[in-house]
Amino acid sequence: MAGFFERPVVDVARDLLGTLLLVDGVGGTIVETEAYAREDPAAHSFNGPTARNQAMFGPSGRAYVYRSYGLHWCVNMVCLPGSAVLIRALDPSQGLDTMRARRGTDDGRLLCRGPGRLCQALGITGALDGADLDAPPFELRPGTRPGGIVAGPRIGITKGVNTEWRFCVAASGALSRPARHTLGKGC
DNA sequence: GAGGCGATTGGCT
DNA sequence: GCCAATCGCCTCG
Repeated sequence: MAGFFERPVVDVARDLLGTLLLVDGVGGTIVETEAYAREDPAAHSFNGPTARNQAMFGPSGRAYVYRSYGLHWCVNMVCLPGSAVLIRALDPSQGLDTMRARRGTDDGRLLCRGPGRLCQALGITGALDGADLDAPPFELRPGTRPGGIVAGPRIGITKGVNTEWRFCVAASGALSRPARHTLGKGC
């Protein structure tokens, strides 16, 4: 995976779809991502380095984990300095029993649907902020790029709402929210 | 040192 | 569909 993250964050976000993401052998295939760039009012890095976002300015290929709304964890993959890809949903495939136990539900569709849910299912917390994605407990296994990739506006933000930097596999039943806009030819 | 707010989720109407 | 939960971080005084 060397060099994979040292590219424009939008390209990385799209190319991560179809990649298998595991933490201690538990996880699934990435089906939804969002890109956050350095000069991006919606990004945590917009106002420069702070205590929370320092991982975004560190080496590429690391995790940036932050707490959302005081109760949920969300995981990003750091690209070039100040840019990162938010992982919003997985199609769960490995360690289903572990994920069901952590999530406290038997509903397989809700295990990894949404950034907070997938972190709970995979056991991702602030302890993994800054961790190398190419070393245990993380494992990234590139797959073939799935068909039917769709781009649309990012979710849950108040700035940068017109930038269509959310990417998802339209046909997936594991999306946090339905896909809306279609991407042009070549994707 | 205090106040406001957020890249969300789950439960209730 | 609406709204509360919940707290670390950031900004301002």
